[in-house]
Amino acid sequence: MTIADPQARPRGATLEEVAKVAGVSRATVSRVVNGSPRVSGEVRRSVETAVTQLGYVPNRAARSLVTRRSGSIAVVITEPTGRLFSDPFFPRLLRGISGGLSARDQQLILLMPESPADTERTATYLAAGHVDGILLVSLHGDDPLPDRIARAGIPFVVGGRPLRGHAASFVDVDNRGGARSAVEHLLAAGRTTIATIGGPGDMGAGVDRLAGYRDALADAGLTADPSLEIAGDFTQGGGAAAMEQLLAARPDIDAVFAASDLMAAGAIAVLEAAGRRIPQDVAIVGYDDSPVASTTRPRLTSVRQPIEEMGQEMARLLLAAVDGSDPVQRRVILATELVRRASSAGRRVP
Amino acid sequence: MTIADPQARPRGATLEEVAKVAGVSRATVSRVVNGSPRVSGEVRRSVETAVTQLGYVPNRAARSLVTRRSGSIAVVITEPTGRLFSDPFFPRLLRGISGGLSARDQQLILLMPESPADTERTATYLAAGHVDGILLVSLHGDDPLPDRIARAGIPFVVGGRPLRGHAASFVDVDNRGGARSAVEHLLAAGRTTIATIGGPGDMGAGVDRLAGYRDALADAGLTADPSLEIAGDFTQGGGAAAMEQLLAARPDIDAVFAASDLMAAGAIAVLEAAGRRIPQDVAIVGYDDSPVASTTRPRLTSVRQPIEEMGQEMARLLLAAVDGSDPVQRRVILATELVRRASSAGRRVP
DNA sequence: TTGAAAGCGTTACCAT
DNA sequence: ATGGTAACGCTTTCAA
Repeated sequence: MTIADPQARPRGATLEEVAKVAGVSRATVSRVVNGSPRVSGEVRRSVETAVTQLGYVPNRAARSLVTRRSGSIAVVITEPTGRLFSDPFFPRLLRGISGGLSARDQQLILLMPESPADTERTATYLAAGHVDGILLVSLHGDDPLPDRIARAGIPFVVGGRPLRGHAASFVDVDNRGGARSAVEHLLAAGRTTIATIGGPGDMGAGVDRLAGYRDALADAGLTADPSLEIAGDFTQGGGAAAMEQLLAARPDIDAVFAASDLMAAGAIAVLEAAGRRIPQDVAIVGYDDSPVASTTRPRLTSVRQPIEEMGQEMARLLLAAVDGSDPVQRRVILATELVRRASSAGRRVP
Repeated sequence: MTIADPQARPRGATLEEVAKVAGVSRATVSRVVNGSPRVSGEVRRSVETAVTQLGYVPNRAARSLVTRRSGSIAVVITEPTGRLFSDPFFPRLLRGISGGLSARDQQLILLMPESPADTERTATYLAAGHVDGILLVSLHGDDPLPDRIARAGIPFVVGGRPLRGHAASFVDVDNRGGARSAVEHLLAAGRTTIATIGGPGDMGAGVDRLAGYRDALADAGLTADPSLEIAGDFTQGGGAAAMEQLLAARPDIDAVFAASDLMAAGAIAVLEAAGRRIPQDVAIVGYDDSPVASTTRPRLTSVRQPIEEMGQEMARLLLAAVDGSDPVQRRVILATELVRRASSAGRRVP
């Protein structure tokens, strides 16, 4: 008489069964499965035979229960609906993370809290220690997650520089340097009145790209002008709205640096509607080098970022922290590259 | 003297501890936590107090071990690198799935096998019963996963019609109907020589959109012409290459139906380079209504699909199957909608 | 090098 | 309605 199976789902072989087939004890099978050196070659072989014969796969739940390790890594993406839908950033990053994790067969658990209530549940879940480590992506300034999981003592790595000074490890692309190179490029082309459509002020990427813009102007001996700076939300619609405002306030601009390609695309549409020629009247540079950069007319000069590499590096850092082999705070900044296209070509006729 | 903690990670309160604080047995606490009706209101309250006081969160591993349920759902995305990077389809779908799952606090586990070896590992992992159910996305014809997990008896739902007749539940958008409506729209505008750049021949979306294209032609009394049909890979580059071939073979075409917006964007670039005016000389319709549809010049008429809804529906179906409450095969087809823009506007002058 | 046995935190059955 | 207790499958001392 066997105990009723709650869900009557086929259950795989257990350690016990493998042990019986191999004629050894459970402990020995466990050692073989976990690659312990304290097993004789002969016994190891017979156990391995039994394992393949029975198609044995360790039960993760049982293992987790005793090791206190879940074998999984959480990726938390907290993004206001809308951006996730249009931005290729996330699939690329996930691909990188997945690649960085695959060597160690940790499972990737994806959490996408949509509401503050969701975030609360997510925080509880994470703080309860259900994952071995956490990757925080697209963090906004007021997110309670970093504090919560830091207090719970779970290792985590942030993607993008966190704005508030959490003593956390993070991986970022060189937003400031990338923005600077974009604006330097515009200056070198003879542009003098360069506006910027920035990212959200509560995100590292937004703040840093604005700083890079100002850096380049300062180096050229120009002073920052608030009427040339406006914040967007990384979306195409946001870019268009920002461009309308800019144009109304400063009809004399001859160049725009947009902190995302989508915003640049929105700006282009508005500029054309206003009768400005690109790049003759107004030059424009975007950010991300996303696929849209090749579809705009004219094609868009943009700052390319190594997103997959960023994901991979995040995974690497986190695994090191989880292993306890590298408890140190690490900050990794990956270089960007300016891709020149038609939208910023030619020299302006003064 | 306590037993050494393998990772010295803070461990949360256990059922036992809650029981002690509340002055009841473990069994009773378990009942309260799991919402059993067989507890008196008074006891329930005192247990709840103890739970919040101790910040108790159930240990999933322990629970899984006895219930044989993991509390997690896997999403497997098998996509040749390249498409995932540019297609907003995946984030949208994930968002929908995540939303559909959130009501039931199942964890979403994301698997993105990149190589055949990865796929093999993934199959083993899934077949071992580590998840309660599986969502298969972007399946290609030769994928071994459906057979493997069907044999293992794990419930699964496919996103997009599977090509080989797996007796599986699936959710799809009405690719055939969507394509048909796109081509009917072109016919209504007076176009007579309509080419198509299709999707991959090993994917349901590719096959069905081609079928819809042929449906519309047949209804109009036109016969399918192989020289007007060419297969693409859903990418912009693929669309451009396909358009080159089409133009070389049939310089007389006056309309193109592309099975993705990205391919349409590639086609537009090639057409313009060849000196064709859009839509005067050649009208063009895309598929997906993705953000690029608004950035092309002229803006792209396209078929809009309810992707988030598709994800949500997949989650709903899977949860029903996991509960055993709906073991029936279900096929859900979601309607599409044609969004008219400038790329197909105007009537052709004969 | 190998085995016996003690947990890990829960659930669910069987009494009470 | 509540409590005692036997699993669940695995890792890890401790002995041999």
